[in-house]
Amino acid sequence: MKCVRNTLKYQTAIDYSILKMPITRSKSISEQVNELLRGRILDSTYVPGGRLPSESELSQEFGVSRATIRTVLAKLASEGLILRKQGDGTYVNERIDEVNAHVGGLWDFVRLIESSGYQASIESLSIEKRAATEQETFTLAIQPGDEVLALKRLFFANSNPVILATNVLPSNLIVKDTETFDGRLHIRDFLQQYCRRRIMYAISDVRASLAKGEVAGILHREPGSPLLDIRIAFYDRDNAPIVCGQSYYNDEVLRLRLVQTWG
Amino acid sequence: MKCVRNTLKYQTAIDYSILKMPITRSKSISEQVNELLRGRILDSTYVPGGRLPSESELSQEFGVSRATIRTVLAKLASEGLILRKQGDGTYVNERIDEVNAHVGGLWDFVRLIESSGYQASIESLSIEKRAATEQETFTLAIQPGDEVLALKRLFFANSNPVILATNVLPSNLIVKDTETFDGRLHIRDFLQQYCRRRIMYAISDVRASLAKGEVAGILHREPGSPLLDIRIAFYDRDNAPIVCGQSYYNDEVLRLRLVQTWG
DNA sequence: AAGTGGTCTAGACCACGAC
DNA sequence: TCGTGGTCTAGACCACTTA
Repeated sequence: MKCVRNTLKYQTAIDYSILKMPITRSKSISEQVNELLRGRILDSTYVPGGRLPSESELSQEFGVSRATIRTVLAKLASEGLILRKQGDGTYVNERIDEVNAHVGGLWDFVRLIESSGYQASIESLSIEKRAATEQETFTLAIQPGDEVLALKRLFFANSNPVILATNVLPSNLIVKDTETFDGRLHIRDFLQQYCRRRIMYAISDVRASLAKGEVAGILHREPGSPLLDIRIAFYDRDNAPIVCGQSYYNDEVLRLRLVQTWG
Repeated sequence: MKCVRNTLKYQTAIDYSILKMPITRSKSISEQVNELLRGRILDSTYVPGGRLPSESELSQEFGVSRATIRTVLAKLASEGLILRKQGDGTYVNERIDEVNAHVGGLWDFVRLIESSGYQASIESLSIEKRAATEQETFTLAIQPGDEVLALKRLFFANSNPVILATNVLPSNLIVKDTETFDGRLHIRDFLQQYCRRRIMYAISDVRASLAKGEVAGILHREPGSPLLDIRIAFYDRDNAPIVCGQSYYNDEVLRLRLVQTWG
């Protein structure tokens, strides 16, 4: 058994000064163990359907306590990547491809598209500052007439347009120039970088709707055909709404799939 | 501080012989602490938006270790009931009422309806044994012609029909007479009681569809109006598919609101 | 009977935020 | 600075499955 603890313990954050991101944290031991194990699962070092080493073996290999190993395995199990059987062992879920597309949440569209086997690309349709709509003043808890920044983006799966997403946030939250921002960024990371806000949770409203007019055209659907309509609101640590979004999701091409675990 | 540990420690399972459920387990300490804290949150003993006692205070009050308290609080946080702020404290999420399910958790339609503020009731439309369809032989990994049991149920919210759910499982899995089964049972519990199988996880596909014919009539929707179409497959500890289901969800009346947390 | 994962403890130290 | 939650440890014992 090789003890790799020295390489694990409180890895120094690299690029701290270069990236000028004061919130860069060094990776915790469990994060590193998580990435290692996740990597071995995804690249079939641990073969699908096969058994992982026991908790004690893993804790010895990595030189960490069994409790640390357990927190990592618990997370992987909650994502459906592994199955844990008391009295038996821990197994790699052989349905890994169905499951992997949806770890880390539903709303990371790039990841969702790519792990569904498509090439993902994004087209920024518009970035505009305008007065908030009535609906937006309500969900964002701002005043009528307050200025908001609206990002309208179109996601492609192998050059098929699949998701039309609009995100709206109050202009006054932006503390860093957005001229050069990366359109592929997840909203969560966008907020961290340009607004210095950390998102704690989101509430989504999933609905069925009918494609019509402009939206139908953009997503290449017949008017009147069904589309998923997902409204989302993100909240920060003070439970204040930061961003609201609306996405039309062409589920004819891209499946919206959820893995549910419990216990 | 009152130490209630004696009442918590390994509570004896009641009704063991009466219910004839051999798999009845005594509740673990953390399950009991979970129910206590969840109860205090839901009945506003801990007021919405207010702060909970600190971890050390809670561990003293219940006479359990801080680690135990932390596993419980982590679960409540993952469901969006509480917000945890490092360096500050733990707060009751004042937006609990807006949510009826969480990403990664099981969707219990009865609880979903009730937590949306409606009275839930269930009508069993049909229970029949028949040959499996082609689709079913595929998802359940059985042979063409194998017999399946199909349960068709209609869920009401305040006497409005909102969900039409069909669940299908291979007949040969049933090891106990189903004559007297309780139609309100969640499929998970049904399987535990009548098939002696424990479900480990489920994969759901959420799609938008159009109401048509019989379904439109049952759910009181105009033909051609949008409906959510949720397909689900349940897997047991051996990763074998046990049940597949299909639900039409009238999201005009009952919203599907999901909370998603990061940590 | 042996080995696995599941639960729980007591205690140490770190990171962060409010004061 | 102090108290909060966040991370990690070492070790005990329980519950379950398999051989």
